[in-house]
Amino acid sequence: MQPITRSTTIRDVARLAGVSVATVSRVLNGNHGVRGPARQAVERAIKTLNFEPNQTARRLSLGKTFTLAAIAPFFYRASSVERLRGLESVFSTSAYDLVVYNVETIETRDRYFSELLRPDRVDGVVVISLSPDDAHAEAFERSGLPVVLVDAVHPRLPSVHEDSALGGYLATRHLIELGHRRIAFICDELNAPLSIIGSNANINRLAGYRRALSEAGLPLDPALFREGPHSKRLARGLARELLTSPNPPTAIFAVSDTHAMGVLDAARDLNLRVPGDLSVVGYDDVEVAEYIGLTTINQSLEKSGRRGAELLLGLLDTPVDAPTGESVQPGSESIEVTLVVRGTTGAPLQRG
Amino acid sequence: MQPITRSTTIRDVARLAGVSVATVSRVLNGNHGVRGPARQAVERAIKTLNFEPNQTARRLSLGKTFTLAAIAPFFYRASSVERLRGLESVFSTSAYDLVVYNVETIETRDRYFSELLRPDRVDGVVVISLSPDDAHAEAFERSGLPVVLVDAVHPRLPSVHEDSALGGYLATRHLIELGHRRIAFICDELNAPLSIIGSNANINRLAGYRRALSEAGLPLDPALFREGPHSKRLARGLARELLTSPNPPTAIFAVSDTHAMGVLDAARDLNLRVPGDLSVVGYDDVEVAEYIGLTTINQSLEKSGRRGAELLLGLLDTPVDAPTGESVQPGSESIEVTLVVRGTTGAPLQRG
DNA sequence: CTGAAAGCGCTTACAG
DNA sequence: CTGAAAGCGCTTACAG
Repeated sequence: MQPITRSTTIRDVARLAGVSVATVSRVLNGNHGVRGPARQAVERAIKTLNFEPNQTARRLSLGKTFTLAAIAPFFYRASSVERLRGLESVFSTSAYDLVVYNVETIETRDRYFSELLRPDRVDGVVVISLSPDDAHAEAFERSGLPVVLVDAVHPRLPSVHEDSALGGYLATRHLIELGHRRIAFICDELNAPLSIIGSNANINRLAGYRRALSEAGLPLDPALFREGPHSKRLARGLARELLTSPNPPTAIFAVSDTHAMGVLDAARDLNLRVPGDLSVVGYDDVEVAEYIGLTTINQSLEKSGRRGAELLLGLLDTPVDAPTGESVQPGSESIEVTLVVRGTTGAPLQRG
Repeated sequence: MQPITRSTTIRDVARLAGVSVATVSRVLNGNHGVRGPARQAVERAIKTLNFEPNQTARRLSLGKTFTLAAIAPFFYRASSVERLRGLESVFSTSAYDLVVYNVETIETRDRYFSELLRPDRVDGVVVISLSPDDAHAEAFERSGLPVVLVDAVHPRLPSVHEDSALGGYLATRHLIELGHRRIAFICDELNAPLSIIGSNANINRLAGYRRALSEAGLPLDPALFREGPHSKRLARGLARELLTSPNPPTAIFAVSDTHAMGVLDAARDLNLRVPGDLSVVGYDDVEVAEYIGLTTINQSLEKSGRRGAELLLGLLDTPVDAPTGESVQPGSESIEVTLVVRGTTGAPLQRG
């Protein structure tokens, strides 16, 4: 039986260099007060032993975890993954590890929220596309754990979010300008328990939709409104309802590209040509959107992740009890939204 | 200035329960040797203090990290993300945290490989769609760090992989059965430095392609072979070359859905109808594939992630120096591949 | 500038 | 069954 090879520790280095572990620790941590000779001896010893300090031990004595969490509905929101990419690109250049927590239900969301609040779990978290309620937000605040929201907002928490009302407005106005008069709106469930998971983007996009309508003097027809889970399959059903109703819309604005793909499925089912018989606008500009030629609202997914990560890193550098006494609360940031016109929108063939 | 609230420790619990910290630790760790009264006192104290042991301290004294790594080219391989989903679903039910390392270049791959080898970084790693060379494999073995490969193989390492030769064969035979005679093959770069990142799946799929061809008595035409990076845009260029050549193929088998989407783009550019003028088969059955109706080879992406995770968990439970003296090397596992026929393949309109 | 020592919060032989 | 103590591998006041 081979003895398990014990990894080399700071003591080994100290012994070889003929100094105390304190000195080794100092050069390790870039402490400038270590004299030339000692420093060189240590550096040489580190090199010959190929020494790397034990992270866990550092964590314990420093009281930091050197890990950051990303918590998001990664697998049922295509957009989360693209935002994660942004996060990763900035964290990978930092000293922090990134651990991911995938949320599928309210229960997992709540479990992760409270787990992460424990003081020794992570040094910071970015929450993606999940809106903390007031209790959560307060708990985050009290814990002192740096948190930034991406694609969600809360008055007490820093965030990176798009101007969803503007997005909703741009999408709807585009359709109006093309000549559409009956424009349906499909979004996530506004009041179902699961909606807690979503951000409040839906409501804002709806607001934008209404504003565009009212600016154009168009009525708001409740028959043209549908809500349902973030699922292509279910959106397809909703669209089918809309399109087979007595007075169907000539255009549908969907609150996500996923919903929009369901709408396109429904159109195909019913042999409707897009955009001839039906125009559709999505939201997010997920990677696939370009491929399938979907007109949509772009909100710089990857960039929002990047900015969220940068904000968090900023928070980590500014201790709450800063010397000035004022903890610099980093403002929330807004991400630009733009309309991307592709092939799924056009003038209606038969005027309503 | 508020004092930072120190979190409650095992000492607080011990004090409140009127026992030693050793006893608290024992009940925490499910040690059965703790008597009724003591145990109850401790449990009550834990509850009233809402105590949760400090992970970092546990790690240090146990010499485990309780974290597992997933290392993969997440962002340039759509399939990685789906495999990650499988991983996540099993790890989230375990005691381990999952940290992700995204690889974009050979340099980052090598850096992560050697970082993770450090004894105190993680307890295990699953490597997705990256083929370790012999030096890496040996280093992994020597380190004693449990590693499992997903979508890659190495004789010295356990893995979960599909039978790529079979996949290549099935795809090609399908096209032959439809009546195609000139079938092109597009794959990742076989010899470029970056190909080290890819798995050897390409070569096997090529072998399957050749076998199907030779079985049918069809010649292997080098003019119908193209290789290029895992990129839709670049695959589009390769397909264009093929399709504008003097004697173009009537079908293209692409080694990934990403490549296949590039082929579809090229067909669109050239006003070729699919499948009338050109049939195309992809590989992977990524989520989008269903949406765009791509005929492809399914290889249970999520399941392969799940199995990889399960294998790793198994390795963690069987210590290398097992009492029996024989370390049970878990075999590698093969994932089923199936042909999924959708809308991009059909009989060629004009017989070659 | 540098060392001896205490401490971070756990776990676990070792005694009793 | 339970406690006192040592130990995991670092960091950092505190002396000198």
